Amino acid sequence: MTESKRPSRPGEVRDTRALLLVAARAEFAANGYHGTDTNRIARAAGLAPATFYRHFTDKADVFRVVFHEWVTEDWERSQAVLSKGNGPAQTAAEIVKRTLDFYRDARGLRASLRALVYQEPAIRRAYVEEGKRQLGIARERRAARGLPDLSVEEHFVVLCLAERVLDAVALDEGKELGLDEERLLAVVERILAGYIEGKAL
Amino acid sequence: MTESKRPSRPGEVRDTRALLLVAARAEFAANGYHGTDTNRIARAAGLAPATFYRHFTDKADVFRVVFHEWVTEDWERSQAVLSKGNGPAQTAAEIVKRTLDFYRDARGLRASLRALVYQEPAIRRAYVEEGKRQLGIARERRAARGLPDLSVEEHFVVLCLAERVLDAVALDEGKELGLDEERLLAVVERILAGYIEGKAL
Amino acid sequence: MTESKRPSRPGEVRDTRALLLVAARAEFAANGYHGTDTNRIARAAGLAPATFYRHFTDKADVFRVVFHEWVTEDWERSQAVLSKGNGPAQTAAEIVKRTLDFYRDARGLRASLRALVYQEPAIRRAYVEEGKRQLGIARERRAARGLPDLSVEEHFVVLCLAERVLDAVALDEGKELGLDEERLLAVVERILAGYIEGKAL
Amino acid sequence: MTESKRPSRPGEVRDTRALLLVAARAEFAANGYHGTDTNRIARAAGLAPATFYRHFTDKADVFRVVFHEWVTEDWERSQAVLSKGNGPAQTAAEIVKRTLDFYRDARGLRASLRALVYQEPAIRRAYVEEGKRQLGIARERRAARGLPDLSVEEHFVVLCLAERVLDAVALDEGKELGLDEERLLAVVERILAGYIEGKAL
DNA sequence: GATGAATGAGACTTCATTCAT
DNA sequence: GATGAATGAAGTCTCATTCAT
Repeated sequence: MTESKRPSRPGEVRDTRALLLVAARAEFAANGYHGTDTNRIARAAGLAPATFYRHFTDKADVFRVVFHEWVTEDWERSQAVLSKGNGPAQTAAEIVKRTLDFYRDARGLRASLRALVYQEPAIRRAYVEEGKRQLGIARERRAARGLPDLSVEEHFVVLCLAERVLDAVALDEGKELGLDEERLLAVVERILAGYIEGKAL
Repeated sequence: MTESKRPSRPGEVRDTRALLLVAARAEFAANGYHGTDTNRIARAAGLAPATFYRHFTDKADVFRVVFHEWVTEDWERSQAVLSKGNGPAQTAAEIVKRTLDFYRDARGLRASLRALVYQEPAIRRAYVEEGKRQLGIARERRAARGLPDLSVEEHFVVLCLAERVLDAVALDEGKELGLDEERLLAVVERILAGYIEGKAL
Repeated sequence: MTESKRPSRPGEVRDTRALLLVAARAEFAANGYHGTDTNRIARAAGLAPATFYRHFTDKADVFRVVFHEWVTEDWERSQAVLSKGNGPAQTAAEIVKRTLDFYRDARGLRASLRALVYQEPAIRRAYVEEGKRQLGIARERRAARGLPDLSVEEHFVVLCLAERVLDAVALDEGKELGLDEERLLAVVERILAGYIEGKAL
Repeated sequence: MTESKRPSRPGEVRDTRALLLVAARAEFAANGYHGTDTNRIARAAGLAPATFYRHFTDKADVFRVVFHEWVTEDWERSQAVLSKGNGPAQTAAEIVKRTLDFYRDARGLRASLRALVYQEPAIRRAYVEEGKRQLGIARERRAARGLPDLSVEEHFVVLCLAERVLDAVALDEGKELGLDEERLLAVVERILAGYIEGKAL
């Protein structure tokens, strides 16, 4: 009778929520924030519209969570690559490759991000939090490796550059501008490798 | 000084369109694309809802035009600064300053851009066209000054970096991350100055 | 006896749809297709505008369904009269009378029909389907009674005649032309009686 | 200076009006009443929107005039055929053929007619007037030929039948129902021939 | 008489969200 | 906790019509 305290079988709530998150991520990735509606998310998860609102306060709320999860995974992968301890060039190449895949899988999400950060306070807060976390980790890692610290601003600029260029590639902007994707990525890799080695831009 | 609330005299077409564009730019700048509606734009211009549709096919259409005008002005100002022939550092500083002002004045527009490029084919086309134009001009200018040409990809990366960081500053992202704005801009200025001198990243 | 103004209980779906159909039929009957708007239909049914769109894809869609139901009822009544097995004259008279009532109750619907068949593909399809069904039934019935079959074309012409004249009477066209309604109907009855007996026109 | 009293050259007004009527007829014929807008008519006539309203009080007004002209032409052609004094069968065949062409050229107009008669009082009046005129002429002609008069109601029914079936053929209803067009027209011709000879239905 | 830019009223439709079950 | 029918507020866009020139 120990289960009687939990309204339904253990894990159920989590499951429902997880279903919704998976569905939401897919929808956002494909159609962007404004191209997605909550009923659609629910239906894609095999649930009723109202169920959505049992787990998230509103549409911005799921986006926030999806974004958080997504960014965390992204970051963790990069960290994992860094931890392998390969040389800067190889590490950079690997990170670029993985990150690009990640961005490609989440085009709509990436594309919507800036607009939401601008207009949804809740998302803005989450976004800023994420950014702080990343900058913090980056600096710690650097310190741990005994590299001379760059100014936070320099860290930030490198991250911005990588983010922006990878977005451009993932959303085919580069291609449509007639740029060579390989070369574009090569530039990013080079800069990232330098960064990993401890050099500023 | 006529304040007719009735139809209009011939020759006012351009004025009306201009009024709408001014209003649209202000609305987009303040509320972003999704925070703005066409009736609102019309009203802000002192016109009736239907009047909007005499001048633009739809909301995406005005955005496209506003964006085009905005980007052109932005670019022209930078070109003007470059043409003054000051030293790289000073030129870079000036461009950064002016561009930042420009971005600040158009926050909502900038914030909406990526999402629209992703979802509105017409805007995507305009955006790509703009990009091509800019890259072309940048390279010509370089050639004219007898500098060794960088690969287009390198040009692009520098522009991306500047764009992304200035967006971050204009939208106060930097500030909220606890970054020092001066330093951030200094990094961008340094890179830009190098670029003007002909150096790659 | 519940008068909830809030959402609904399960099982009420059919009811809501039925409410909308009843309201739509009344509105179309009174104001014709172009004189009716979907919000009006919803309000007349005591529902919100959006509710309409949960049950029908658009205005043409309700019209299609209303028309289908209406035509089915009409046809069923005539079949019922035919099945009573009275003499041709009496049967024809009864059918004319009932059909006229039916047409009168649906003036706006009848009046809109042709224009919609011309311009709304979905309605055209429904209309043609209805027509095929009717012609089919008419011929079967004839065959069942051992009458020599007329060509489909002759069937069709008789139906056209009845339809057109009854429309004229129902919409008071006859009256305004100074025709005697009784006599007009008498002509139709005579032709119909002949048709029932198996004679061609 | 004799021209100074007339605002513009003689015949101009008529011409403008005529241009509008031609354009309107074409538009109505192609797109039906509700598929046509007055600005479009004006533009098709090479004129400005407001010019339309100098010549017609409103959209229903042009339709009325277009309908009147159209119906008059139609009727005159039939009268001309009748006046040739050929045998009933040939005459009927010729009338059917010509009328069908006429209906085909004016599909949208025919399709819109009933709905407008129902909803636009001005058009209703014109329509009824037309009908009276036709019935009157038909009876006169009969009297002139020494035929025994049918009741007006019978006249009317014959006209209704022909009208309805020719509409069905002109709008391809017959074809979509799988009917044989030739046969359909043959039925109408037969009835019309009988009518010309003086027989009732 | 012709113009044509402008209009206001309103139709159609969508979507985030709620609430009784 | 899940449901799903229902909602109301709103946004996009259209069209017959007007009026100063």
